[in-house]
Parts: sequence; C-alpha cells; structure tokens
Amino acid sequence: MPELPEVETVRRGLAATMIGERIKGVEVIGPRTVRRHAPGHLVGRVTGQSVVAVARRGKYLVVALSSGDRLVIHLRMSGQLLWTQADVARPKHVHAVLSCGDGRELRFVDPRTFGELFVAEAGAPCPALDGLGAEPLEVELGAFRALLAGRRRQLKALLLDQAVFAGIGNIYSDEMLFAARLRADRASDTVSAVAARRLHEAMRAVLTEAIEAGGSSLADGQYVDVFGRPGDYRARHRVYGREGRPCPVCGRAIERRVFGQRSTFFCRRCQR
DNA sequence: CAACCGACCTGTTCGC
DNA sequence: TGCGAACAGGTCGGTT
Repeated sequence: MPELPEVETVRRGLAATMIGERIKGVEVIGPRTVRRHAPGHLVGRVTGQSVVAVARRGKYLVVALSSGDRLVIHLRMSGQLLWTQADVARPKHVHAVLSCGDGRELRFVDPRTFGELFVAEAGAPCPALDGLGAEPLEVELGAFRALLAGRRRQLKALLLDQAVFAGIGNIYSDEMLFAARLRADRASDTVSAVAARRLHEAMRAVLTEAIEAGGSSLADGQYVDVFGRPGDYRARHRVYGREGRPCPVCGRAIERRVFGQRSTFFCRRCQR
C-alpha cells in the first residue's frame, strides 16, 4: 500500500510523537512480523532505548535509537503504525507494540502480514537499506538521465525498481508517467533529453504534491497516518484508479493494462 | 540483463 | 442473499 509519500507522512508523524520518547517495553505478537532475526533480539535491543531521530529511506522507516542501533520498519501492502493511548482497545492484527510514556504506545497493525520490523545494529551493514537506489526527490537531472540511459528497461519497471529509485510504487509511477506524457512500456534508453527532463520534473512534482496532501488513501481506506488520518491525494489522481473516466488533458477514456504484473492506468493519446 | 511467474497473506469488491 | 473469483498500495526467488 504505502509508497514514498505515505511513508514520508508516517515518518513526520513518528518524528512529531516519538523523538525523545523512551521505549519502555516491546511486544512482538505475530510470528512473521520480525523474521530477519529472532524476535527476542529486537525486544532486547529496543527495550529501554530512546528515539533520537526518525528517517525514511525509500519505503523504509528508520528509527534511530540512543544506542546507535536502528529500528527499521517496512509497511509493505497493509501495514499501519498507530500512535494511541494504551488503554484504547486493540484492533485485529496488531503484531507489535512499543510502549512509551504517558500511557501511550505505537502499534504496528498489518492484516496481510507482509510488513516487517528488524534491528540494524550500530555500525553493521544493512543489506536491505544499502541496496536501495536513488532518492527520487534528491536525484539530480544528470544522474537521473544516466539511470535511464544506462540500461534498456521499460520505464515503469525502472521506476518501480527499488534498486534504481527507492520509494516509487504503482500509484505514483503511473501518475508521473502521465504527467511526463510517456508510455509505461517505453524503453528507458530511447527517451529523449527533453522527455527525460519532463519525467525528472514530474517525479519531483507528483511526489512533492502527494506529500503535501498527506498521501493517497484509496477506497478501502487502508492507508492512514500515525494519528489515523487518511491522505487527500487520491482526489488529485489523474490516471490511477480512473479506468474509463476521461483523461483530464484530452478527454479520451483512461485505459488499464497490465505491464510487468501490475495494473497500469494511462491515456493512450497523451502518453507516447 | 530483462521480463515473467508464483508465492507470501487477509480483506474487500465484483459478477453471476 | 450467497458464493467464488478477482483484485489490492510491495517484494522476493526462481525461470525463461
């Protein structure tokens, strides 16, 4: 579910609530939620630590602890982090809980159980983070063009490849390709310098606006921030989830096709 | 190297 | 109303 704008929105909520908090207790409830190492390792490493900073790398949240260790969280498809009073009844699918001060706790909720938490120890390499590609909001135009030209990939597959650009998912790849007027299956090394500049700008514009809107909550309302609030960006989607509706630029019906196993929404006339 | 496929899960929506 | 099929924001490992 969550892509870069949603994860960034969660990050901001975590930074606002958790920095300076001491984690008094850690509960790991589901057997799948901590799977890169023993669950007890996470409990031992995190209990008693204070939160120093909260960063984001791609779709990963990175909670820096006073020990120098990092608590790394990925929400995958259905994960949520909810900051609540501990005496509020727990919903279904709460798989981990961090108990903090003033009777508050951070809950990791995840119906599909694809999400995960793990500890990256201070000074140790972390393959999951180290293998990530460029941050889409930081990559410069020159480097961006080199990433497109350096291989022959379908543009959508390239945008979705976390080792190339970290944080883009199915919604925002479609939205930025539409904004740049490029087809999802265009070979990356055939994109002109002018079109590459358009895509670079579209990447920045779409992600920035989506973050400002607090991300996209779809019909089922799965995605919410740490305070339980949905994001507003869905109302601004121009193609994603809009099959059969008119293209906002030319009026032709938006189409849906599968590219690389993923539903892809696009305008046949505007995107080349 | 790139594309494709199934797998991992639960829940919701859609079509008959 | 019921029920199975299709589908879902992500990623990984194995094949073609």
